[in-house]
Order: sequence, then C-alpha cells, then structure tokens
Amino acid sequence: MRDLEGYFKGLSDVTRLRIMNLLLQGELCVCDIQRIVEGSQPTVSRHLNYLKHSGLVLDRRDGLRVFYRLAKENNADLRALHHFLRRVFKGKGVLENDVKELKDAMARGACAVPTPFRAGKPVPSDATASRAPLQAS
Amino acid sequence: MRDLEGYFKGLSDVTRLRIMNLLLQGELCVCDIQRIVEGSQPTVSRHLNYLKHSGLVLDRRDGLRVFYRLAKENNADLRALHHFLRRVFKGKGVLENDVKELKDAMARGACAVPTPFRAGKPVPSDATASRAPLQAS
DNA sequence: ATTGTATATGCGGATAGGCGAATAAGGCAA
DNA sequence: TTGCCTTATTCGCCTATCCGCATATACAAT
Repeated sequence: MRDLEGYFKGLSDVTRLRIMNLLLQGELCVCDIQRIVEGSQPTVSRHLNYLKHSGLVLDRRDGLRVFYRLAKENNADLRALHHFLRRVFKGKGVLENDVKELKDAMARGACAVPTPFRAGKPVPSDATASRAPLQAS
Repeated sequence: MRDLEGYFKGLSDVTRLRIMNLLLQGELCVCDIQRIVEGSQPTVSRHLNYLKHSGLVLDRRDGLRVFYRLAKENNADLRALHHFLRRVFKGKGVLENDVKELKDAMARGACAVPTPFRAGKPVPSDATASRAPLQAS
C-alpha cells in the first residue's frame, strides 16, 4: 500500500520512466544511462537515488562504476508492475528510441553488463581503452 | 508518455489509490467516497479533481450529486493500467476493507449507481429519505 | 601521496503538492 | 425569493520535488 504509493511516486517523472525503460533491458551503469537520457550527472544520480529509495531499483558498485538494476526479487507487485510497464512502454517513441541508442552503445562497447548480470569486470572485449566507456574502437 | 507520467502522479497518494480502488467497483458519488476514505470534503474534492486532470477519471453531475467514474474509454494504456491495479490492489487490507464498506453502504442505500451506470436518478428504492444518502431505512 | 575518473551529496531557488479553514458556486424545494 | 444540501475553490502555510552549481566521496593507477 505504502509501497505502491512509493512505486508510483518513483514513476512520476519522464526521466525516471526513461531510466526504468532502459533498466528493463538489463543492468546498466550510471554513465551509460546518463549518456542516453542526456541529463546532468547530478540530476541522473538523484533520479537513480529516488528510484532506489522507492524500492524500484537496486545498485551495486564494481570498481569505479555503479550498476543499477530493477528490484524484482520475490515481490509479486513488482513483477506485475514490470509486466505492466513493458506493455505500456511499447509504442512510445522516446522510449523505443532510447532502447535503440542503448543497443547501439552496447554494440560499440558500453560498460553495461548483459541482462542476467555476470560478476566479472563490466568492461567489454577490448578493455585497454577504458577512458570513455562508449567510444567506438 | 506525458500521459503516463500524469497517470503515475495521479496514483502517487494513498487517498487517491483508495479512491481509484473504489471506482474500480463502478461509478460513485462524492459523498459516498468521502464517507469511506474519511477525509475532509475539500480534501476529497481536490483529490478527485487531481485524478480528473490526470486523465484517470471522468465526472458528471446529476442534480446535487457529482458522480465520478474511471476514464477507460478507448485508451489501451488505461485498460492495461486498470488490469494492473486490480491485480496489485488484491490483498491490500485497507483497500479490501474499503470495498467491503462500500458494499455495505450500497446495501443500505448509498447514492451510488451500479457499474455500467444507468442514466436515471441515483437515489435507491425508497427515495423519500434523501437527506443523508447512507442512512439505513 | 597524487592524479584522474565515476558517482554522490549539499546548498539555494523555483515550482508543485497537501491540508485546514473559510467561502463560493451549483442545484433543488418550498 | 429564501433556505438547504452537495461540491468546488480560494487562501495561507508547510513540505516535497526538481534542477544547476559546486563540492565531496569512492576507487584505481601511478
């Protein structure tokens, strides 16, 4: 009940909706999210913090990076919510474009980790160029 | 997208969630809603107005009373939302108790109109005692 | 320790939301 | 008209969000 209210507050912002849409694709690091939603770094960080305190996402640190993922573990409401979000996010131009940009970034070597997150380093194949995570090789 | 943000803002309050839960049962007049959520009359009115401007509910006046109902007409997102709400509202003590109180009130002759709202007077069988809509006969 | 990168937090101002108290407005009935 | 009932709106106050800017923290590498 209070949980629900919190979830909805968390979703009451376009930027956070875009972030949730991205996280439905899998775990992502802050820098990749920021690059796609094009907000200032503090703004994105605060939105992520808001989502975290709403109980919608979880985070973990790996070295310099912090990775965010949906908090779906053993919670029926959250699973229903994800199902609903996947449904209503369909056909929303901005959101679908964000996913497209994300896929492009991943293909070019973003620092994100594929869906069922693996424990290792988040850096892709050619790990030497670690300065700008999204630079093409 | 903006619509979605508005829907979620509309749902970001416990009182409004309770109202939405009641309206899932069918069209209701303000006085019945107020009696159940136990807020002040201005507070309930403002929440209803907020829901209306979020695009979540519609209203119509019938004499002294104003009736509110869910705005589901030809909108796929709203239909998905209602489905989701029905799902997550299940098992929430406060909400289920509200519905119980609503059904009791209807049985005692509330001013509400059954689900697919009929056009006639909202007053139940014994229309003479119209002072306090929820008084038992 | 120092430097550099990634992320978080503090502060200030602007805007929005929430509630109580009082008042206004819409509508029926005598 | 007057009076009454139901609902909406205004006002004032307080709290919560949102953002930009600056600064702090966490970590890695040298």
